Amino acid sequence: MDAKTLCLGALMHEDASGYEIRKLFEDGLFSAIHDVSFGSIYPALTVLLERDWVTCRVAEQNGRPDKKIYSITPTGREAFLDAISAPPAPDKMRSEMLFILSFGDYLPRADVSALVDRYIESYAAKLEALQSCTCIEEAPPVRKFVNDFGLAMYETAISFLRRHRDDLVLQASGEANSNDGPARGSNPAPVAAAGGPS
Amino acid sequence: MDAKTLCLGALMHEDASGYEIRKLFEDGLFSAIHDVSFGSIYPALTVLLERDWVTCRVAEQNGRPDKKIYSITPTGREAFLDAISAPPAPDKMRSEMLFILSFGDYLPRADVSALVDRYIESYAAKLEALQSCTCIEEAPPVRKFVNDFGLAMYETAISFLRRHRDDLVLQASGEANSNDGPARGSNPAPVAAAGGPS
DNA sequence: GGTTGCATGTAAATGGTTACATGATTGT
DNA sequence: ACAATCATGTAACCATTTACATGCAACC
Repeated sequence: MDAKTLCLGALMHEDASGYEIRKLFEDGLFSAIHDVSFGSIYPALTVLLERDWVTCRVAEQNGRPDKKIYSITPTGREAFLDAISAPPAPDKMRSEMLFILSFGDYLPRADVSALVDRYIESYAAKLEALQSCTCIEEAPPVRKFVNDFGLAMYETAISFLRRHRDDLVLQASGEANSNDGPARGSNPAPVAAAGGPS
Repeated sequence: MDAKTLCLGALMHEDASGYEIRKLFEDGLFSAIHDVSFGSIYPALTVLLERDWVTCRVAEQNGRPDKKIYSITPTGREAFLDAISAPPAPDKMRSEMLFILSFGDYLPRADVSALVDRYIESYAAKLEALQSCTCIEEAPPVRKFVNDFGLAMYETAISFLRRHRDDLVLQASGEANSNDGPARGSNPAPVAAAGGPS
């Protein structure tokens, strides 16, 4: 999903400024779904304005910088619904965590241990944020579904990591200096030490 | 994770050609982790070669095109381990599926139904591919961990979708032409029809 | 004869992140 | 005083996807 579609989606839900759209994906309704940065939101909104998919009015605020509040137009709604109706590509899983941990047998035990803990923490934080997000009660039930899906995924991730934490640490290299090779002892030398395998 | 690091990771596991690296992420050991395309693999390998992080030999094959087999060097290993030891950013969840389905109340029932089914199918296909992948048995146990994590996540996703499928379809718009507005009846008018909310 | 698999690569289009620039206000 | 929140925007950099180009072999 590109930033334009993401913005339109946010504006389907309610009028918002660029800043508020980001908050929706950071803390709010869409926090289980995606991340977007300012650097992609603001240019996206400019393009949407040129295409007449959104309109913009400026709201002056006292004590705060002015706000540009965007609203989606009927044409914008059409475009958005077309975009999400297009035949979807299968959802891709992309996890940096998995990639890193899958080389745990080359990292010192302390590193793996810290890594796992940090990942558990970050998932738990996300989970808590999702649970304590009051915004869902006001939203239509479909949005709650999405939130619950996020909850289920984070819970699975956390419980998996907790269950396998000790295993993972045991398989780590056990050396303070990680650059020499994979774990000895518990592993059958996955790759030759330095000269190139076979 | 950029393509260079991904390639190095693959080469930590075994010597491989660009083509084979892609297969590792498509079907093989890393299929639960990430996708990479040829367009990013080949340039990445060129850069790695310039940096002396990998070496390359050409293998002639009869009946098949020549192969360029890459091996990671000691310097490459160091660089790789440095890269994955860097303090990790919290794993981001990014799901196009969730985003699309969260607007199910604007889509016709048949579309939502088909959408959910297709997603279930695609997850199930991934799951089966992971289960039937024999490559894990030969790999060190940490790699099995990653695979199991993938399995757990896909299972959660599938069972969640199955459990909530009917709910989701019920909340859909129910109209053949989706462009008019959100579902009537079951939903309390999430957004005003066209003029802009509040 | 057409498709699939093996095999490498390039180029164009796209699009995103990061960092910078600016500036007021509120809380510590 | 200093950090954080609110608020918008630009530009440089980086990277990726997609499509194109090529070619042989095996299978249906």
